[in-house]
Parts: sequence; structure tokens; C-alpha cells
Amino acid sequence: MRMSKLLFKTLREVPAEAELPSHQLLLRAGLVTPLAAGLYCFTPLGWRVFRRIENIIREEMDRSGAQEVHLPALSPIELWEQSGRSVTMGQTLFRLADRKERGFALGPTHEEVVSFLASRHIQSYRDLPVTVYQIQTKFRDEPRPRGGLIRLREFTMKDAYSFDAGWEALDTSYQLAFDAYIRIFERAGVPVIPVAADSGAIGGKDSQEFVFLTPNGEDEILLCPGCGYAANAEKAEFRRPDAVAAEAAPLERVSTPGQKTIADLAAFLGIEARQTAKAVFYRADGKPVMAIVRGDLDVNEVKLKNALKATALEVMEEAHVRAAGLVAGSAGPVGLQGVKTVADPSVVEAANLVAGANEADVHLRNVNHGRDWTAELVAEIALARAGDACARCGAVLEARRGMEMGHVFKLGTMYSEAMGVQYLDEQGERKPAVMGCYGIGVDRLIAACIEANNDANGITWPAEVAPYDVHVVALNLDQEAVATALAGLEAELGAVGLSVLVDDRPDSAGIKFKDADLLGIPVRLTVSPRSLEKGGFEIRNRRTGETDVVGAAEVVGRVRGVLGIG
RNA sequence: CGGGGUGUAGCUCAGCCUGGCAGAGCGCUACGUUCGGGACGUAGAGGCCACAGGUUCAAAUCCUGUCACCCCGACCA
Repeated sequence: MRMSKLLFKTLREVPAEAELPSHQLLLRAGLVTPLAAGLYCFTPLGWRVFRRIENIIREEMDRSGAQEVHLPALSPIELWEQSGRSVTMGQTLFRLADRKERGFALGPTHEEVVSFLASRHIQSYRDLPVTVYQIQTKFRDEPRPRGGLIRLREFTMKDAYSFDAGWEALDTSYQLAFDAYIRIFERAGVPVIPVAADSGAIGGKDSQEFVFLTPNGEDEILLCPGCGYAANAEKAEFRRPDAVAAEAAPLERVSTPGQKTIADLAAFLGIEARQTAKAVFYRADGKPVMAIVRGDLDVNEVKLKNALKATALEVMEEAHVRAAGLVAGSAGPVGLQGVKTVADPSVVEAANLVAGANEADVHLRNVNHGRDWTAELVAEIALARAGDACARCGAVLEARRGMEMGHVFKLGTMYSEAMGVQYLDEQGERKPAVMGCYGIGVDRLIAACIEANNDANGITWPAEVAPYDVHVVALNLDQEAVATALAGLEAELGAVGLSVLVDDRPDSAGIKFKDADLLGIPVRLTVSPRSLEKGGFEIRNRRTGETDVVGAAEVVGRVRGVLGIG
């Protein structure tokens, strides 16, 4: 491709909207152009990168034995009603009606549709196992699209679904997908770590996210330097710091005027936060719930939601707090009526806590679970934080930020039951297929790739992802010797299957070099009167900056060397 | 949905407080000079100042409302 013909535009300045390095470079290098919040156009260069990422994914999925399919993005709303997700996806689901007013949805993911497909093709255990995948556009009406290609409203996902006869067989399919993912991220030049993730209230067993660790990530990850345990903060298990041990003392009222927060209360009474109980109010599927954790801990809403098996959990609004007869700042579980109580073990095990008396400006001292009150549900609902002890080895957990690049998930039979994906086993018994699902965000992977591969001058693409293999800068192309040498070079590189971008624009050398650095193609070859005088072409490694002059005879070999293809 | 910020040329922004000709740099077009790390000169093109209403002799500027975009939070199988 000749740059004089290429539809592209680099920007010298960073558009005001971009904060993440990847977002800035995507825009500056002209790989994408924003259309609206969460919607981007890909330019020819950007699309080439997209296609190369797609191909890596396709190759590795195929290698793992998965079969590519294509499912419609548009699907009848009935399908979503059947699975229940018309309700649970809520506003995130893009809905529309056809001319006859029949309801449709734009798929945010494809469990329902793939289940439909599977139900038409799977009848016997002999048809299993099978894994299908597609690389498809997804639509999600996200409350807040952000970060360039990180969170979009229309995006491309590689989504795969496995169907097995039984959980044990699923383990094998899951492992195959897991291994494919490791290879994909490796080839795409994005370092990831697998971390334990929440699998939601719908059941399911294991769930792991592949996380790219970066300070710009939106997920909080907890890592154990001792045993290597890694988990999403929502999922992370930890050892609660010890409670203050004591014999149960008599309950007593204490006046605490104006003491609303745990920090205030502890300071006022001259005690530690861990000697108090923290009560937080929620509405779980519309019903009032009080979550109680020790004062030094915070509520993990995902764990709470799972413990309650709730589909919707929200912090209780002021009006509902009053309606439930709760006193913000002085609420506690003792004597509480009409509100479901969920307690973390940290509260159950602790003696003599200070808790709200459900009366303004009054707290109770020496509250003991089992004597003064009993929780309706005891479950681990506290949030792990950096500094907590690892549940497995006791070492101190560290917090890191990360971007979720992929997710593998043992789904189970939820969708196969709802959508009727059944098979007959050896005994002739009808059973729901056990499903797994496996997703990778393609657009997001491009952003992460840039986030992981850039320097002060621009992008430094991994060889397999770069829009072209070689960037040829031609200077003084009006001189016949240069034009002839360029033609020969292009022919030679093309003959061995290397893709070449030629900067044949009549601009100054400085502009061309700057653009070459920004675009980040791994090898730059310069053809100019000066290079020819020195005996050939100047070759430069974008990553290392290493520069040398090579003759026409060695040029292909040297280029391949930089690209790492022999 | 809550909090904060921004909307003026393709991009980055000034002008707004204190109402009175629509601005700069970069980019773009033409010509000339230059020619290996974002060159220089000359001449140009390019604007519904986000939108709507109001105040005023007069609104980019003041007032009200709406919309869009960005950031933090909530949310995100």
C-alpha cells in the first residue's frame, strides 16, 4: 500500500477526549474515529490490526477443536423472555420492534441463540462434546461507555460455547478453551494472568478472568505474593483480622449524639473500628435487607447478592430507609423487625460489639450474636482489601488494577434447561447439556495491546498484530535511482509474502519518520540517495531503535529476523 | 442515575468575568525555496460560536431550558 493513496490521518496533538495512552494513540495514529459515545469507526489501518487479532483468535480456537459458526445479532425478544434475561439484563439490552411491532433485541451475548442452535442439532450423548464459537458484533446499552475501545456499546466479541454430557466432561472442554486463551493473549502481545472471578447468582462452578494488569484497568485484583492466589476483588477470599477476644458482657445503652459513621463512633467511644458492627441497608429484589459486617470491614455487594440469591441488589434509598423504620447512623440488628439480616462471620464470632440501637443518637455496647440477636443468614459478605491475609497461605494480599480481556465460565445447565438443550444418555434418559462459555473482547484486546506496547514516540506493535510487516520510507522519490530501488524492494518483499506500507508522500523526512514511529510497524526500511550511497537500505527496529544498512541481497533475511519469523 | 468538567475552524485552544468586526497555533489548498527526525516564505479556503428560548439597540459573551462529549461513582452474564 502506498501512503499517498491510503485513507489515514495522524494527529500531532492529543484529542481532548482521550486520557488512556491506548485511546490517545488509537486516535493519534488514526486507527479509529469516534462516531458517538461507545461507537467507533475503524480506518483501513485500524481494520487491518483488527483482522490480524481476529485471525490469531480464529487460528487458536480452531486449533482447540472449536467450530466457527455465525449467529444473528438480531433476535426475537421471546428468546430473552424464555431465559429470563429480558428482565435481568434490564436497560443494557438494546430493544427494538419490527414493522409489525414484533419485539427484537440486539444481542449483548449469545447464550440464548446458541442454545437454540444447539437444541436443533444435539440429540444424543454421541453428539457431544461440541464447542462452537463466533466472532460477532455485540450491543450493550452501557450506562457509561469509556476509555476508547475499552468499554463500547457496539463491539466485537469472540464468544464460544461448549456443550457436554456432564460436569466432568465440561472440565475438559473448559481446559481446552483455557489453554487456547493463554496462546491467544501470548500471540497478541498482551500479558495476562488468570484470576478467580465471580460466577454470579445463576449457579455455575468455576469462572476465571484473564486480566491484563495495568494501572488504567477498571477491575480491582487481589494477588497473593505468597502462594500466587489471584482473584477479582469481588470474589477474593481472605482471613478476617482477629476480633478482640473477651467474655460476653452485659448489654448496655450508650448515648452517642451525632455519631453516624464508624470512624466517628469509634473515636467517640475510644475503641477500635473492629469492635463495632457496621450495618448497611439494601433492597434485594425489592425486599429490605440489612447486611452486617464488622466495623473494620466493608460489604462485598457481589457476595451479598449471591448469598441472597437475588437478581437485583441496590443500596436502599432514603425514602425506603425511613419506610422500613431504619435509623441511618444508629441502625443495628438487635430488636430489628421486618428486615432480613445477613451477617458476616466476622460479626458472629466477635464478642461485645458496639451496634446501633435503632434509635437516633443511641448505640448498644456489648452486642453478642446468639445472645442478643440472631442473623437470618450467615455468609461471607465482606470485601477483601489490600493488606488482608490470603485465605490459603496467610500472606498479605496486594491490590492491582487490571482490564478484563477474557472470561471463561462453567455455566452449567441454566441455559440448556431454560432453552431446551437436551440429549439422551446411554440409559436413554433425557438430560440437559452442561454448558461452558468463553468470551474475548476483540476491540478491547487491541486497546490492551497498545497499552502494553508503546513508547514516547508511538505504538510498538508485536509483529503478529502490526497493520503491515514493513514500513518503507522513500525519500527523494523523484530521483530515478530511488524509484528504481524502491520498486525492486517492494517486489522482493512482496514475493516472500511480507505486507508493505510505502511512504511515498512528498513530505519532509521528519514528518515521515515521526509518522512511522507513531504507527509502530516493527521494521522500517529507508530508501534514499543517502542509503543507496551507503550500499542499500537503512533498516531500523522500531522497538529497539537499532539501525543498520543492508544490501538488497540480505534485506529479506534481515527483515524476517526483526519480525522473528526465521 | 448521583458528582465534576467541557462544548468557538478538521485538531489543540484563546476570546466569555466587564455584551459592540469571529481569533491564534497546527492541519488543509496554491506557488516558490528547502529536502534524513513534525522546515520557511507569500497568498488563500475553512465558523448556525452545541441547540432552543429569553433579556438587550446589540449576545460566542448575560439568564433559563435542552442536548452532546469526557472524568469519578453506581452499574457492567
